[in-house]
Amino acid sequence: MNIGEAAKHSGVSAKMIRYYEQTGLIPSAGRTASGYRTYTGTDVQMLRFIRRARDLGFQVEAIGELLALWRDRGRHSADVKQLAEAQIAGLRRKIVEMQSMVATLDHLAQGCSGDDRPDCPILADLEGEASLVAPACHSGPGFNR
Amino acid sequence: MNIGEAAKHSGVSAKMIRYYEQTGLIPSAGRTASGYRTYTGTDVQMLRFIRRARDLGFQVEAIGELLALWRDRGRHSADVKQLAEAQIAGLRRKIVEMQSMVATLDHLAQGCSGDDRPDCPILADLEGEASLVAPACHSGPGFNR
DNA sequence: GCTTGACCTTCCAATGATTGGAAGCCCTAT
DNA sequence: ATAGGGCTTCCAATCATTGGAAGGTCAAGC
Repeated sequence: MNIGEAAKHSGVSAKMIRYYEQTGLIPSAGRTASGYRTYTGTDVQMLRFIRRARDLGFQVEAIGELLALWRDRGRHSADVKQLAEAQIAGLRRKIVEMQSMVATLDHLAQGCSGDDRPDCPILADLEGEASLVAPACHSGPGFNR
Repeated sequence: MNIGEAAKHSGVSAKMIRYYEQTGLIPSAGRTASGYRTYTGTDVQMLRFIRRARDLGFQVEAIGELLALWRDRGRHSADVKQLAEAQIAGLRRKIVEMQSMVATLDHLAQGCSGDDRPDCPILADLEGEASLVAPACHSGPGFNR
């Protein structure tokens, strides 16, 4: 099987297969006499493994560790679980961060009339208004500009 | 005020300030006779605007649009609101995606004994097991070791 | 006045994962 | 034999950011 077919069956683009080989994530593929890369069913299984891990948000470095454990028959499932839980923790951290962004933006957007008037709490906040919950405006800082 | 001070007051690194100038996000700063960039209070305010937008996850391109609206006294708040809501929608999409990853991983990790045995549903799933919800296992995995 | 250290300048490179393209070779079918 | 598609390598771009090298400048102390 050549690289195009391997790509089709694994869901990993030919470009990425070459890249993974180049960076050492996967071993060098076999070659035909004319230099074409060849792949076996096992290779495709490995590529699918990579794709699934990638779909779960694992970085390539972590995928390398997962692949090593996958190949290691004497592995401890604790090591796999630890990688998975680190991944979960990382994702949860990002989710919380984004949720906070959404909360702020949503609050600001709801305060925005969204019509043809220029006044907008979103811009006011970005500009550096002291609080998110616009306090009853103290006669203004005086300088407009 | 030179670039280091502007960086300190705005929370945007000097490197990034130069980068933003180079890419046209911000106008070219003034220069002293010897070539040092100089910044005014207004410049710092703009940099803080950028930093806040960045903290809300806006991409630089969107920040450029926000800056343009900020500067446009005749803007329609609807345009600002639209940018904010596109950002909210994008964030929500990513959050949902990540939550789905967490759900899958969490389910798999909970099924993993996490001890010194090699059997691991996480690897089994990555390998391409048919289902995520391990079906009542045919006579059980049986082998301990 | 001169040295020192902290700051500034530009330019180049790397990150991480992926995509795009160009130039050229190979395979297969007509 | 020729056309087309697929393969090869290499180089470049993405996005936002950081790092470093080489060299000029400023302010302070001696």
